Amino acid sequence: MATGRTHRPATRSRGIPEATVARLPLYLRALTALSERSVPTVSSEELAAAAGVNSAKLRKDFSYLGSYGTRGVGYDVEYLVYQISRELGLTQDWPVVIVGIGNLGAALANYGGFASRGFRVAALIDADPAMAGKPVAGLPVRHTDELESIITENGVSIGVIATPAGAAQQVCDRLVAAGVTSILNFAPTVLSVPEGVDVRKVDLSIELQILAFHEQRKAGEESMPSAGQPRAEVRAPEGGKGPDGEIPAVMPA
Amino acid sequence: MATGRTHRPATRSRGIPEATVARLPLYLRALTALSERSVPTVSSEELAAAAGVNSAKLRKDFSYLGSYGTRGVGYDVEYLVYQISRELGLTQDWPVVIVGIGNLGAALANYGGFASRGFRVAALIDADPAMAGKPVAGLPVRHTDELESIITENGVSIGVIATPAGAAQQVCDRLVAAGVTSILNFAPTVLSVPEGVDVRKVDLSIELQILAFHEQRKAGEESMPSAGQPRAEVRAPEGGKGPDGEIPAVMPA
DNA sequence: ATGCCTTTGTGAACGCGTGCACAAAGATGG
DNA sequence: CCATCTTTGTGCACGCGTTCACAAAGGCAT
Repeated sequence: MATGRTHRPATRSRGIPEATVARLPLYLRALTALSERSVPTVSSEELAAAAGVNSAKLRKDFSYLGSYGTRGVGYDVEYLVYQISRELGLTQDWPVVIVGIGNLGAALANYGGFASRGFRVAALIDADPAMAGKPVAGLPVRHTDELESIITENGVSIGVIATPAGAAQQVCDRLVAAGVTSILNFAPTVLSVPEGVDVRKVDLSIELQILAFHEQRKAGEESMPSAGQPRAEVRAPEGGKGPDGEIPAVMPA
Repeated sequence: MATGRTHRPATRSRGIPEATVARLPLYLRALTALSERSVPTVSSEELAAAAGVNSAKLRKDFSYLGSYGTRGVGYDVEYLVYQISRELGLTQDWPVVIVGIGNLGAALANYGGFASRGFRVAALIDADPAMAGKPVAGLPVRHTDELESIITENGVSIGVIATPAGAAQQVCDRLVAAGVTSILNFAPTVLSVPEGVDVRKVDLSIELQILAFHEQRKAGEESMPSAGQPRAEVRAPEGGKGPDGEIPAVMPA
């Protein structure tokens, strides 16, 4: 096995579907906004609208957490904020390290969303010796040599990888070996990790390509009457990349 | 309707499942790497390993595009790169605007992944007059006033929002009104858009919270024999946010 | 040319997620 | 205390996505 291991055997966590878990932060954000406006209760319909989901889905999601609503009234905002926070594990502090303090890493370090709820940037780590000691977002950048000691001393279990793609797997391996069991990967690479380690990836170019696909579809559909394969003319790939700029298109049949 | 509209009626595009579309960029990346190493052909097994997916899934994904493989041999790397690129619409140039040139916006502008395949940063836009004209990633930052004209003059259909959450919906509305039909949202907000506009979001804090959930589960499970609700002690929420730091936990039954 | 071996392409089964629609539950007013 | 009205919680059905397993297809050696 070279790169990936995408089977998810035990992802389903104690009866809470993964899809629900992914929406809880959304609900929490909407609820926090309501809480700040001192709204006491909210119906599933209202909250669902605020979170951009179906109200039935929201109710079913909440049903996995327990019966926290009051029929005829709705949900107590403060109470629900607390319950979801607890379920997500945000009632405790999660020290996080960011590895790779380039443009993106620095932006992440400065991002307020980190410190806000339960997450604390324990250290910024970069391989460039010239970066060492320089303050970024109020923290001195540490050198990669210190990675293991930082992890163990701070009890870090969540690592953020913002390195170039080439360094990501190596950094990942070191993080895991040092005790990190959750990784948020911003590098455009598939990371290979042992069982028990969670990896989530954020990939700009993948998102853009998905958008481009739909964009192309929209553009192609509106100008075409009913043809099967409408695409006007397609440039053969010839850009910088390949050494031989020849056209590989050999449409078989 | 305040915020969201997440129903997806016509997402399924011309027979290609959305899940497949989301994986095509992954395959493309793996194939490009093979292409650079001048590997002529690749089997579904090898490619699947490189992309971190199941080989059966990969074959089924490719089957939606057509019969591009050769039984007993595998897939022609160059040919497949071309086919996937074409399907994703990467054979044409997509001008993109980035709105909100803060830390994150600047990082995105500097990100190489943009220019690489089919995407070209047409303009960087920020609301701060002090930013106007300042070069970021080799491009002068333009003021928000010019947003509409930039969109129309460059034929921009994809917009990236990297503004603070408070400005995101407003920026989104202006982008859409000016003709943008695909949006990549980095702001932590649910965007409301009219039908026909695609929105994809990248949300750091949501990803972290999902990781925290699983992390909490791992930690709770390994130290507990078989108890039902093991969580040791849970701090009541009392942090900075709310004006009244009172405990909303009133466990009902 | 023939048989073997490898690998694709896909039919079928299964499981997860979603949404409908409704009964149960509680609040509220008379 | 009872009727009514609102809103939750959920049983059920449906569709999408994943995976298995295998037949068909093609290359290759003899």
